[in-house]
Amino acid sequence: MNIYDIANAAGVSIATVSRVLNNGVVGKKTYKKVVKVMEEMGYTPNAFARGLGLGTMNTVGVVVSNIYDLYFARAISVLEENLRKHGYDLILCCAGDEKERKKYFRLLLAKNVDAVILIGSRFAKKETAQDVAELAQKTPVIIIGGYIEAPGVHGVICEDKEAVCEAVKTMCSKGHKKFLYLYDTLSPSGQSKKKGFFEGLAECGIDADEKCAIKCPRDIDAAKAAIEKAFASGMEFTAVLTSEDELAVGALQYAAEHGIKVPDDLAVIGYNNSLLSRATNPPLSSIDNKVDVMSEMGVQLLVNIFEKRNTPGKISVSTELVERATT
Amino acid sequence: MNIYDIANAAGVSIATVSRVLNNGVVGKKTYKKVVKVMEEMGYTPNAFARGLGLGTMNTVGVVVSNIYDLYFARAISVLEENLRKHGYDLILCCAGDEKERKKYFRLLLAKNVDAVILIGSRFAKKETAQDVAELAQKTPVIIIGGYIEAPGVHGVICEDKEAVCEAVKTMCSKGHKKFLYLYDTLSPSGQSKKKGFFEGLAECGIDADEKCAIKCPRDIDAAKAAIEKAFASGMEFTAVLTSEDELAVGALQYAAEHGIKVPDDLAVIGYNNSLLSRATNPPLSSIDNKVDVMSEMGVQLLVNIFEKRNTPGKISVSTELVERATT
DNA sequence: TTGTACGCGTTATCAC
DNA sequence: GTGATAACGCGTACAA
Repeated sequence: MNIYDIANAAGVSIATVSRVLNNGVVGKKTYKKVVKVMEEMGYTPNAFARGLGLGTMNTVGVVVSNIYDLYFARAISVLEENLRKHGYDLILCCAGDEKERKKYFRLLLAKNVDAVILIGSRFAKKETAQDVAELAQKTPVIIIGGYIEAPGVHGVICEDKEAVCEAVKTMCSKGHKKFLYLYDTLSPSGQSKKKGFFEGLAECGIDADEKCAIKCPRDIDAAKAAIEKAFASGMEFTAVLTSEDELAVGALQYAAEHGIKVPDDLAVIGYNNSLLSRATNPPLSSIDNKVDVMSEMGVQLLVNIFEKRNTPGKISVSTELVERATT
Repeated sequence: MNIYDIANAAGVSIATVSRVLNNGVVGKKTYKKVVKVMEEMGYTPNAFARGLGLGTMNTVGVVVSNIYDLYFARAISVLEENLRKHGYDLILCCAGDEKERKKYFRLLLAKNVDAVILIGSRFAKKETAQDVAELAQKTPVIIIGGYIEAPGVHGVICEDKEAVCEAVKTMCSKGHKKFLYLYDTLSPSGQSKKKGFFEGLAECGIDADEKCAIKCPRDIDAAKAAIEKAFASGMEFTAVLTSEDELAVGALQYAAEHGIKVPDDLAVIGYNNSLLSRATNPPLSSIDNKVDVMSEMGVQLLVNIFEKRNTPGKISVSTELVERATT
């Protein structure tokens, strides 16, 4: 069943049916008749033909490294909800390894998506910004959690540096003098966090030794091992900050296994304020970087772009330290 | 740039270009020439026109209640990977409230998706099976974690009942005699789990009191409160099984706060073997219901259907009890 | 206010 | 092995 059938049944032309469908100017009587016929026959316009005519199927591609990361899952959830609110579908791409991402860019472009949303600051690395810039020449690009200065690229970032810096200062004001920072990646946001850590130390007048920042894989056990090694090497610290809740969980587990009292002997602050932060014992204090707000703003940027309104290249969202029982 | 431009530039007809694109029979020389022209001009076929001609854009709709549930996120991740492997894109629908799902079914049908995958046994409730059955009349439907007997509906289920039953028996063989079961929902799989709990008790010759199964919202604090209430009401139990890892986390937190030793005084088994099970202290024993295998099998079913091969209506996947430090 | 006619890019069918 | 042409279903100038 197509638009011709409806036109015939309603005794009008296909143009009129089309106008009814697309809120064009139609006589009231004709409008009602056509609507009635469409309902009776259970007519749905063919999406492909519609896409061909309009040059869009109202679809947005979303690229993320992986989705069973709670942080990204939350982002996608909010993106989906908000995109749908504006009538857009979401095509999901789990890119995994970064080297694969160009393949997904091509895939999405071939599908004629209306825009591409990239989740994670890893998409904002300077070394590989070229891919994203190229993509942005062909379709609007929004980065959630990062930004690249290039035509067509828009970004929503959060104040990672300030967040960690503030957290350090908060702990310092509680009497902590020896800090350890555990991080998993030096993605752009990872760098900001680390920088914030040392800035915090500096502002508190604490000697900033590079050894206070330890890199380890994003894994609970790996974090546990890193803490163990730090203690074994003679380091002293009473407060641990991490770039990820998972790493903080490792720290907590180490403390529990070695009878270190949290938060009295060791304070711990995670990052992301994920579900994990409420699952640990004691519940983990964590920096909430407001991924849901970032995602919401991202869609807002996109809608602005679609409506050809003036759109800022970069938006910044502030964070919040959620204190639970580990500080 | 369209297929005509390529045809002109290569000095052939559009039919030949099309054949080159679709691995049709083309002379070797002509083939090379056309490919070269396409590469030089950077030609990509228009996806909408292609969809119009073929009646498909190789897209599968996936409906899930929410995605920041670790369990569902894992499912989606595996689905995406496997669908893509077979050349299909995934349109994500987070349906949230169940009442909304019909809207998403319509949306996906309007987009002419090649199939719809439903994640979660909530889509297999008898009371609302009608919606799904109707959907299946228009497009193939795969349910991950559930099954409905209706034309066009296929399901991958896991042996929830057997899993919980076995878990009870395992604990019984370790000397436990008093059990508590904490559950959040009586979705079809929720019912199976509960049934398995009581079957396990029966097989161990333990009196099955309905009060041993307590319902509570899916929330860590709610679970903690439920355990507290159970103890307060004079119930005795040395082993807690839950329908969800989150509930088990609540039990662990209650134990920690009240000096109850795990697993000596209280054994705890969760369900789903999610990331949470490794984040708790002590790490949580949990039943792995193999959501990744189920998802993989789901895509396999779909591929079978697309290739018009004979396809079973229902597939069953076995589970595994992953013992960590709470048993 | 309504209708006609054409274009969109592709594939399938036939004829050569 | 290749070419011409008719669908596919809809949107939209333009004409009436």
